[in-house]
Amino acid sequence: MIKNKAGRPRAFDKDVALKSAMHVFWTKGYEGASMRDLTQAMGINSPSLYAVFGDKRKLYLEAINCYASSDACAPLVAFETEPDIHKAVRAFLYAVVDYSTTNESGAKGCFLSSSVSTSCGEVEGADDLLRLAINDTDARLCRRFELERARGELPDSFPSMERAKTLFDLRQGLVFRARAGIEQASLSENIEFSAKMVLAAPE
Amino acid sequence: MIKNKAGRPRAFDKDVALKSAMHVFWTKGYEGASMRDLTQAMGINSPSLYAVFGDKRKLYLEAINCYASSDACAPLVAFETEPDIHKAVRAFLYAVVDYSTTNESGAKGCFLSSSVSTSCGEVEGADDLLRLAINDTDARLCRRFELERARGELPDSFPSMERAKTLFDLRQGLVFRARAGIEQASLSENIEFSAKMVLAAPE
DNA sequence: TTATTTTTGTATTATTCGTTACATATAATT
DNA sequence: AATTATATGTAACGAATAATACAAAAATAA
Repeated sequence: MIKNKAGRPRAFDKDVALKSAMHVFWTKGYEGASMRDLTQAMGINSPSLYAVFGDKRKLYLEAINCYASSDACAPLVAFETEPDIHKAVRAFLYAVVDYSTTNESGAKGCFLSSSVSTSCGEVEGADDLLRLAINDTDARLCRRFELERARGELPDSFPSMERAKTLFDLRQGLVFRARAGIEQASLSENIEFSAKMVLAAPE
Repeated sequence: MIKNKAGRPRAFDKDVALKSAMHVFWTKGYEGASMRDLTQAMGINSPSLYAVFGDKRKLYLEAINCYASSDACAPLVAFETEPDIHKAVRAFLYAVVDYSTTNESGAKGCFLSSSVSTSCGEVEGADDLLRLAINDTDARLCRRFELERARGELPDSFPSMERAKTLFDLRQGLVFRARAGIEQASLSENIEFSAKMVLAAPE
């Protein structure tokens, strides 16, 4: 049974509701998502929402954290678990294309790119979470490159952090195109080349 | 003197007002920008706005076109005018960093990335303009690569469209980071490597 | 100047926004 | 079963939203 922080039962699952809210924000943006949109998607009434999440802004910040540790995380997990580094880079990019074009909720692109980045100057605290997500992703990508360098799979001169950022930047192009409605097949065309480029030995 | 379409004088310059509106949308997004924000920044009253632009949505669509043919265009112009292709790629990326971090209005990032991409599912017509802008940019980058290939500056096997898209995708990474508040110096660090990578001969 | 047409400014429209009282319903504890 | 504490649902709050009606002002044409 679902419990609240006092150990009492609650009629709805906070995490499930949060995920629903996240998809509304993802699709409509912070300002575009009305409380009515949110409560409707979450299947609760506004007093319950305010009791559990505080207000719209706090709900939004929680949604950002939720996204960063689930959807946005999936490509990273693919990247980290695939043993072969060349395949891992490709897996990362394919996973990005996948979740930015086919989402259960119909949301396209990336929540961070198309919703949070719009609001990050207006919603207090959003910019910090955004930078945190960016730096975390850079760092996780870099860590794997460093590991492969240590294992001898990548040359000693391999600039791990630069390539990590490059890989992340290429990701941004993909999610942006996905948001604009460009179809999955078209997005996937360039991935093989991108992957090769990211791993190319420095001249 | 400024004239309207009937040849009569008008108290404000439509293009100047449109540019002001564009910066408001850029900063606050479509939903986040209130008519009060807009009229205030444009220096006009709402009846004038509605008389000249129709409504908020039409003003927004005009703002997108305005952006596509000015701010977003500047890096392309730099790319097309620099004679040396290696310098041209670098000039493109540096110009992107420049306009996405230092803007007269204080707007960060890219209007298309951080405002239009959010609204493109909600504001009718925005997604078409967004795809148009993407395809146009891809095409213009590609055209230059093709030109250099014909001139012998790039190998015959150079995949112009793929690299054009790659360059554009790298751009997206830069403007996203800029929007998140990452400073110019940090963004510029990776440009030399990115430029080299885009122009590297295919293996 | 006078008459006519267009633009501007004030003020207001109905609607929707985020948020919250308050009363009912539900579940755990005594 | 009675009590207590929490969650829910209805309904409403003031404020802000996009969009207009209407009258004053400005500018051209006669």
